[in-house]
Amino acid sequence: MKTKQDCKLHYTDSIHYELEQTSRLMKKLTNQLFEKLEIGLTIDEYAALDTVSVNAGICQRDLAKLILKDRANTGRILDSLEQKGFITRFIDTKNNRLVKKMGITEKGLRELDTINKKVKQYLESVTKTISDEDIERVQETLKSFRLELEKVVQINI
Amino acid sequence: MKTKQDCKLHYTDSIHYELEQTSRLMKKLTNQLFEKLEIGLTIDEYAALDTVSVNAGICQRDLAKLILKDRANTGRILDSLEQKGFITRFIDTKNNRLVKKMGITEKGLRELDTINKKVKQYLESVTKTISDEDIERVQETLKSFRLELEKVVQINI
DNA sequence: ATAATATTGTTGTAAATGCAACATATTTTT
DNA sequence: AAAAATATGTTGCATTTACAACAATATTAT
Repeated sequence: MKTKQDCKLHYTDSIHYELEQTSRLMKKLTNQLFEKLEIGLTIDEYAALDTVSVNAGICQRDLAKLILKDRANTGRILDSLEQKGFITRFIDTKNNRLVKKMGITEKGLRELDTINKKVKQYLESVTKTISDEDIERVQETLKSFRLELEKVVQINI
Repeated sequence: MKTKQDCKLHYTDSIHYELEQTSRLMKKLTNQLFEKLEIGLTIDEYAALDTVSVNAGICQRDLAKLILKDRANTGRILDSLEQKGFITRFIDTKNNRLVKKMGITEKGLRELDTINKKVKQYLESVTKTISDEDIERVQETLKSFRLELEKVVQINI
């Protein structure tokens, strides 16, 4: 078993690994939730739709940067959302360049609202044993952590 | 843009999404680090090796539960680690059942030590702007968060 | 005792993901 | 003006991943 001294020497005791593990569980939970609630979107589609809803007129590459997926996959996610009628895409220009911008549709807004309501209470039940202050503090620290990461990680999107 | 009221209504403002995003960045960083430092293991292999090193004689399924991967992939990761000579596997029994147990080799220990040292300072530079207390608090809260998740998420390993 | 169930590991497969290459168009450099 | 570099989106491919099916064995139920 582990002794206290070598505790911090192990990767598996680092905050990095703890993050990875927690997020892995989190993704599993939302996956199961989406299946159980018979939501016709993947979690990635849901996150993308939510992001589009608060960033009307965003272009694909900028969206990719927000959702941290590469351009290829972002395009595929948007294909699916468009095909389901939740977003519309249109050609426009950004800095004199042709880009594909997008916006959420009425149908998409309704769907998003429905999912948000369905999912919210379930997800909140997970954090109900943790105080609001703790939640917020973690969210704060994670955000600064993320900002730090963004400085270091090379992102080619 | 967002107003303060609907802030908490969006999935992308939830701690769940924040976790997902931070972890995604984190994984990208470690990937880039492993490539840059020319480490001949994947991050998953590294995490598995580290886990084996503190759980000598563990069987595959139990390891799978610890690293949160399914049995199939756990087996494949171990194949690779064994082929590289970092672990040894041997048949044993657990509750009267034949299982494949494993342990880390001398070579594996040396490799793990090397990687730990190489990686540690790089990863610490990411959290250097965040106070130790914050880091620990986040790690604490993440752990209780994870325990809560483990109660809810159905894991079939 | 026999059948049903459970545990453990492996194999196969379909989906997701990331990365590189490409196509197109625009900007910058020479 | 021509060439090189950049921005944007798409296509193809190789890797990763999860899930289901299988094989072998042991336990439990009937």
